[in-house]
Amino acid sequence: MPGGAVARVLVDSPLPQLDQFFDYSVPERFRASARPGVRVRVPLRTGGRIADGWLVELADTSEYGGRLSELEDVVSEVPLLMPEVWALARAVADRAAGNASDVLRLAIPSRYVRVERTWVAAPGDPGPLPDTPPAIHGAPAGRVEAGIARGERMSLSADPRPLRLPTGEWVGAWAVTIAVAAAHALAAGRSSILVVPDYRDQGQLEAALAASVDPRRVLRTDARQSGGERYRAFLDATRDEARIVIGNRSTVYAPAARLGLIAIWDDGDALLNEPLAPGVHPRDAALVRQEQSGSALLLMAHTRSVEVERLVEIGWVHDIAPVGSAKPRIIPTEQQATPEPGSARIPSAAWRQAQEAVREGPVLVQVARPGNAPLLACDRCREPARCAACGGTLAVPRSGGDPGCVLCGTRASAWRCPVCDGTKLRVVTVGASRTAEELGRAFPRTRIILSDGERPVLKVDAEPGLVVATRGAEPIADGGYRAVLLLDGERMLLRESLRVAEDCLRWWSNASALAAPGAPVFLVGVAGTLATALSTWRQAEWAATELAARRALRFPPAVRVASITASNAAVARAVEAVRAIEGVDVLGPAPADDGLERAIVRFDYAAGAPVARELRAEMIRVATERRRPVAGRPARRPPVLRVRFDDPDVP
DNA sequence: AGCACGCCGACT
DNA sequence: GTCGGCGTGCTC
Repeated sequence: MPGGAVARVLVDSPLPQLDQFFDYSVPERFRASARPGVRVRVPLRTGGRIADGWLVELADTSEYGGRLSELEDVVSEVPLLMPEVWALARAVADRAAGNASDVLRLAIPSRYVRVERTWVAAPGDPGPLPDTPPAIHGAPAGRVEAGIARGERMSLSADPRPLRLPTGEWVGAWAVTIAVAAAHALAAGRSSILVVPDYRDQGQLEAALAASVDPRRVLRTDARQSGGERYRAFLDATRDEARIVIGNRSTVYAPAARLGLIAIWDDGDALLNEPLAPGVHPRDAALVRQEQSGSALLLMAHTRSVEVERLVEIGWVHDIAPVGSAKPRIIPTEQQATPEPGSARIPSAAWRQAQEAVREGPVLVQVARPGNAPLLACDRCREPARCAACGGTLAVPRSGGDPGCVLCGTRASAWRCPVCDGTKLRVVTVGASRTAEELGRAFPRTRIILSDGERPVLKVDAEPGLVVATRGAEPIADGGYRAVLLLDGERMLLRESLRVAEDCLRWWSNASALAAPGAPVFLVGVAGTLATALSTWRQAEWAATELAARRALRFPPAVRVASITASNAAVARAVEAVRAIEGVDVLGPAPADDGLERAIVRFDYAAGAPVARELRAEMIRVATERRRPVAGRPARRPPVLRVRFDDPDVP
C-alpha cells in the first residue's frame, strides 16, 4: 500500500460492537481530500449499506486480515474532527462505557453546505487580540491570572452582587470575572471554552465579554441559534486562531486552538446534566480535557457543588479564596412550625421591610415551581421517609403495593421514623403555594412582574415593583433588588431527591446574589444547618459536611455509580462481571419499568476503568448474542443492557 | 441496526 | 430437486 492509503474510520453508529476503527483503502480520487477529521461515507457489510463515519487517521498499513473495502465518499474536504476533540471523545466515552460516536454527535453540529461554501471562500477576520486586560475581579491580585498561565485547576466562589458594565448594562459579578479571565487567556494567544447552564447566563457573559474583547473573537454555540449560524461558529472554532467559545453543556467539546482555559459557571445547575448518551456531565468532560490539553480549569459558582468539594479535598482543584466580595445580608426568619405545607406566611419583619423596599425599587420574591410531587413522609412528624438500609428515597411502586426503596428495593414494612419514632407512613403532596394574585393583594398599588420557566423575564429596571419568580427564573435587576424574599423554602426541601438540600442552597444563594449590596434577604421558614450556611455565606463548609455524610453512606460523589438496567439474567451476569473488582459493591437489583430490573454498581474512583471495561464488554456481548425467540410468542424484543455512569439522579 | 448466509419443511 | 422460512452472525 502506498503511504497514507489506509483510512481508519469511526462509523457513526450507536451500536457498541461498532465502536472501533474500521479500515478502508483510500482510492486514488480521494487522495487529496481524505484527510484526518473529514466526514466520510463507507460501505458496511458487503455492498449494500453505506454508513456515515469520521476519518480519524491515515495509515500505511492495516492490521485487518481481510480485504479492505474502499472509501465510498468524502462528504466534505473541511476537517471537522480535531485530533484533540477525538482524544477527548474517546476518553470520555471509555470512562462512561459509551460510544465515541455518541460523544461526537454532541461535539460536532450538522453540516450546512451553503454556510460551508461561503466560509471556505471567505473565513472572516478573527479581529485583534486584546491588550492587557484589567485585573480579574473577585480574586487575589494576579492569582487567577497566574493559574491560567500555568494550567491550574481552580475553584472560585463568585462575588455575589450585580455589577454595572461600561455599557450601562447590569450583570452578575461572576460574568465579569469569567469574561476577564478569558480575556487574559486570549491576550496570551490562547483559546477559552466557557460553559454556562442556560441562555440567560450566556447573555450576561456575552455582555461582559463585549466590554473586554473584540466580538469577532467570541463564538457562540447556543441552542437558540439557527443550525447555519451554529455551523458557521463551529467552522470558525476549527481555525488555528485563539478564540473564546461560549455556550451550553456540549460546548465543552468544542474545537479550540491552543486551549488555555475552560470555565464552568454554576456546575451544580441541573441544566448541565447531559441527557444524551452516554450522559457525561460537562464537569467530568472538562476534567478529562483539562488533563489532556494542559489548559487551566476555572469552576465558579455561588455555591460549591459536592463534586467540586471532593476535588478540592483531594487536592486536585485549588480553592481560591475570594477577595473583595460583598456578602449578602441574609436574615433567616424561622417561624412557628406550620401545620400544613401551604400555609406559610410572610413573617412580619420581612413583611414590613419588603413593603418599605418596594417603594424604593424592585423587590424579588422567590417561590417554588407550581405542580405537585407526592412523596412518603412520617405520618406524625412529616419527616420525609428514607430507606433504613441504604438511605434511598422511599416510594410507592407505580404498580401499587407496599412502599419500598427506589434504590435497593428493600421493603419499608418495618419502617420507623428516626426523628419521632413514628411507624406510620403517609403520602404528602408537595406543591407551590402562594400565587401572584395573593401577593398582589398583599402589595396593593404595586407593579408586579412575573417570571417563570415558561415565560422568563431576563431583566428588570430599577423602578419600584414586586418581581415574583420561580426558583431559577429570577431576572437580574438594575442596581440589584432592594429586598429579596425566599418564600417556599420548606416546600422546596420536601422534594423527592437526595440532592434537595444542595439544590435549595444553590437556588437561595443565586437569588441572594441578585440583591443590591446591603439589601435584606429573608429566608422564610427554614432553620438548621442549611439556613446557617446561607446566612454565613459559607456554602463550601456545608458542602464539606454533605460530602462527609455521603462518604459515610458511600453515596456519590464519594464514590462513582453505574446503573444497569436489563432483564433479570442480563443484570445478574453484568453484576457478576464487576462484583469481584476491588472497591465495588452492588445495590439491588430492584424492579424497574417494562419488567426489567435495575442494579446500582458503586465503585471507588480507582476502580472506574476496570468497571467501565467489564460493563462495556457485557454490553457488546448482549448486543451480539443471538436473540432468542420467546416460546409461543412471535414477538422478539431486541436484548437490552442499559448502562449509565454517574447519573446525577441516582440515587 | 440491517442484511446475508444457512440449514430444515412444502412446493413445482 | 429447490424455494423460502426465520434463526444466526458479522460488519474493515
